[in-house]
Amino acid sequence: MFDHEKDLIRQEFDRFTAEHNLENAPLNWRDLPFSGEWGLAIPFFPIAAADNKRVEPVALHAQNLGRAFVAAVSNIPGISRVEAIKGYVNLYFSTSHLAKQVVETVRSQGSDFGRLPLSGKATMVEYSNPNTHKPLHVGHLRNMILGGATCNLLEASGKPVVRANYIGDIGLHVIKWLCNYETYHQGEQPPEDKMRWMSDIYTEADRRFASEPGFEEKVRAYFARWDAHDPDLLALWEQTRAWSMEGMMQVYDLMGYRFDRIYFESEVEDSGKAMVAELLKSGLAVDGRPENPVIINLDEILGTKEEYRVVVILRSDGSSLYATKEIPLAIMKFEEFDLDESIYVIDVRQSLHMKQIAKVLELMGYPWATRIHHLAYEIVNLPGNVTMSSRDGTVVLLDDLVREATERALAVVSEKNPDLDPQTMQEVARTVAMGAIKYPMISRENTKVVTFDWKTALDFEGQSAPYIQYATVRAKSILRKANWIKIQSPEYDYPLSTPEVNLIEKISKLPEEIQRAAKEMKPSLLAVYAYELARNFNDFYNQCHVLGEAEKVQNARLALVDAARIALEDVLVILGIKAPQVM
RNA sequence: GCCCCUGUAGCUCAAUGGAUAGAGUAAUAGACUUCGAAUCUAUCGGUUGCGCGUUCGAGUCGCGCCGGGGGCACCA
Repeated sequence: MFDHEKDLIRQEFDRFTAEHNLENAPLNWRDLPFSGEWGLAIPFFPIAAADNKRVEPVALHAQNLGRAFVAAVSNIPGISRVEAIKGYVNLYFSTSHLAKQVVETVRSQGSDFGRLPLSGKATMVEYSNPNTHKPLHVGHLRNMILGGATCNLLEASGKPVVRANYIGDIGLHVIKWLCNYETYHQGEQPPEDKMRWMSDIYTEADRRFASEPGFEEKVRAYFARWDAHDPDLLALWEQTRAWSMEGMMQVYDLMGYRFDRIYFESEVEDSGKAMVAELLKSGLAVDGRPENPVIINLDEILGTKEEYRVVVILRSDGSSLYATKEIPLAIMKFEEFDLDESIYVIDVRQSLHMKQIAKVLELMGYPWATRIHHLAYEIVNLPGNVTMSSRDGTVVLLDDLVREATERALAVVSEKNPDLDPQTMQEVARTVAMGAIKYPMISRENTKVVTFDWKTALDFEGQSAPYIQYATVRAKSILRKANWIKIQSPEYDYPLSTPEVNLIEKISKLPEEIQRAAKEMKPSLLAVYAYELARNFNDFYNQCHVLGEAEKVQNARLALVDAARIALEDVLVILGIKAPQVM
């Protein structure tokens, strides 16, 4: 944002270091740590440490060099004051000039503020990855929100993104479902809420499989029919899979996620087996059948020890595994799209497997294998670090969570804002509930376990999405009330208060925050930023009146409110959280 | 045994190697005749698990311990 000012300062700095024979001294930028003060700071410690002529301690030398630098700088446009203190050189912005620049930039760019235009080759992000015929729970939610936000984030940073979803449409869970359906639900048609219906039948099948005598044998018989490509069973599978996909898409619509390319596990099963044959021919894989599976002994091939281990690519009975299908899928991705990078949003427990897959592809000679990246995230646990288990019935279903949160939000909305019409109230409740559910999933670092508890999930106060949404609603409320006033080009040459300065400073940071979060692939950085921005806005709101102030101040603050609103909405869009008009 | 992640306030979490480690929550006391109180203010709360090292400077980097979680041949 302040490249121009930085360039001018850099020129002064280069001149100074040349004079003092310190050409290689590093120039590092920091923010001023003082609230209500806006500008840049340069730590002089590394410069002092690099000075081999120094005879005094580094801290003292840094202070003295800083003082000399301050004395040497000429007037820099945009900088009102320069001082050396405790080894830092602090450069204070002339707020009237730069505040105007920030606010006008934001308002003219609108929803593009902070974004770079798309360029270069695409990145594929595979996320969500649910199974058909099965319920979605909060663990899936973390994947969805993290994956979705990562896509938005990369796009905002200027990278074209292909959103991919790899769906488990075959396997034991599907056979169990089909068996239960034909045995106990023959001919039933799904109601409006397909997801719920499919889930219920699955849960029932799972229960029968575990406890109902004879059911397991029945499922095994279904497996035999499946392997024999029984046309009736295949037809039923196709039909029920379609239902499941419809239900899935309803959920994605509700949650606000979309995909450019959907891969099915069934699509890559045959090519996976063909791939195994090739791997055997090339000598990479070792065939242990009939007693043992087909493996690739990566440690042996690479000469490593207990690092890559052994990857099993085909069962001893010839049936396929995760790895069997993952290999052709990766190839398909790079053949179909000209990808720069292929990102997999998968939980951390699959780290070794991902590492193995990438290594196998590298050994197969695919040059892009090194551009596969596993975006690992930790699982969602219950309080007390208890892992959710469907067997124990402790899994929190997405469906239940959404329903509970929406009800709770509706109760709050109808209390806070009873005059809203029922339909708006419903929409607001849903928007707030969605935000509240998503925020805790994304505000923690990817590598940290999220502890799910109902109290936090249903809490709409404090560090939460509703807090951020509320800030946008307040901003929009002011702008709505001022609707009849046209905002003129703002002038910030009156004495700005601390909250105003802090707010403008925070807004100006959005572009670099987006770049940093994208580079590190950590949407959580933006989630934290969004909260801080909202807090700065609420600070401003509480301490600075807008409407009814002197015309110039009112105009300037209206423009600032508008800029804050834009920045808040921009960052919420990236996080995958909607902002209501009222709440 | 080998590998990965993790340890910060009672609890949940922040903090591009940089100035006095910050929020939320809980507890207590306050602020609605005032652009929306889903908000705000104040108080309370810390040997950043322990030790050694690198560095002008370490919550952050390295090594070693300790505690927690996870992975390591036919689940995904």
